[in-house]
Amino acid sequence: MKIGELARQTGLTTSKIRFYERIGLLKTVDRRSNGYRTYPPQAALILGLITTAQRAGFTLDEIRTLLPSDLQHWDRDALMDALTRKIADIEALQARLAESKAHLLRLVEDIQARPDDMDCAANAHRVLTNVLMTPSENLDVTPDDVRLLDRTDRRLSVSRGRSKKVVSP
Amino acid sequence: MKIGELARQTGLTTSKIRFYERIGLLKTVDRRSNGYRTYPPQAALILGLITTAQRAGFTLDEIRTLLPSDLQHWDRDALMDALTRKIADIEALQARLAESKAHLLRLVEDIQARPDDMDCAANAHRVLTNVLMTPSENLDVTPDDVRLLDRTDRRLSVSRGRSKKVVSP
DNA sequence: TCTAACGTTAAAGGTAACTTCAAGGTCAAG
DNA sequence: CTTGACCTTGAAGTTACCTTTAACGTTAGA
Repeated sequence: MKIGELARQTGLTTSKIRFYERIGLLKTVDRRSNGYRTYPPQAALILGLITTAQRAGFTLDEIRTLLPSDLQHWDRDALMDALTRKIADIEALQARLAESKAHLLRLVEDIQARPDDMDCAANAHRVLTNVLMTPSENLDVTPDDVRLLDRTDRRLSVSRGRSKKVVSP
Repeated sequence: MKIGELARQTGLTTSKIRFYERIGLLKTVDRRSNGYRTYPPQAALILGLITTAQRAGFTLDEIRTLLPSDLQHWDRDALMDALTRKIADIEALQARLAESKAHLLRLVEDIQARPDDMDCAANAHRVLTNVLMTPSENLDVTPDDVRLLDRTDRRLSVSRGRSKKVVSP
């Protein structure tokens, strides 16, 4: 199948598919005599795997090292290892998010709970002091959380562009 | 106080402080006759606020629009609005992470639960089919989740560099 | 035969939040 | 008067994941 067909099947853009090939992520591709790429049906499967893995928080780099050339022969140990680590990353992230959320909720309450006899400036000072009281000792999260975040991000941002820049025509 | 002193007080790098000034985030800065920046003690407070807000998932852009020039006079409505939205973002993200985690856990189990009489290739096929069965209809997360992710990310990645590139000396 | 749709490439652009670099100027101490 | 610590600037580099652009070749159908 040609690249357009593969794009239709997988819902990816042709540019993305070519990009994956360029970075060595998608190797099941041949060329016809005219230079056109041609893919086996399996390619759609592989692209599906890539997208799924990405959604689970893997970087394309991680995916590349994990994806075997032959879908029948995975490196089970490496795979399990990566999966386990990724789960731990998610858990750390969940903890961090819970903290952030709690912090924000506290802040909201704090702002609303202004004593009736206090003016805005004084209230601002009070809230401000409370906000900055947070010892910030709780930021020690592993960089793997970061990877996960990074990954999850881009993929979604494509889905709906609210901050699209308008280029002058 | 000079920039180095401010950097020491806040734990930020001087480049970061200059950067914040460049993008219009930190305006409380004057110049001495020699061109050196000079800051009021309040600057440390503002930088503290910026870092805190960033940790809570706000982009520098968001922070800029929310930060008043006078710390005594906040736009309470805009602030509450932003806080509420950010909390919602976090909740959406938590849901997504929970899903991702569940997905990964299912996968791990699935890999390990290979029937004794099944060979690796067949197992691979079985697992693969299961993985790709996920309808992927559950990706509809708002782009705000994305922002949050993006923000949370960078900040952390600075904290510990595991993938630091070694530059030839 | 023309046209529209499809394919090709390399290179550059975009995002967010910075850092790094080159090429200096300033200042206090010894 | 030199050394070293500190300050300045604008521009370019970094990361991950793509998209866009320009300039061009191929093919199927009317």
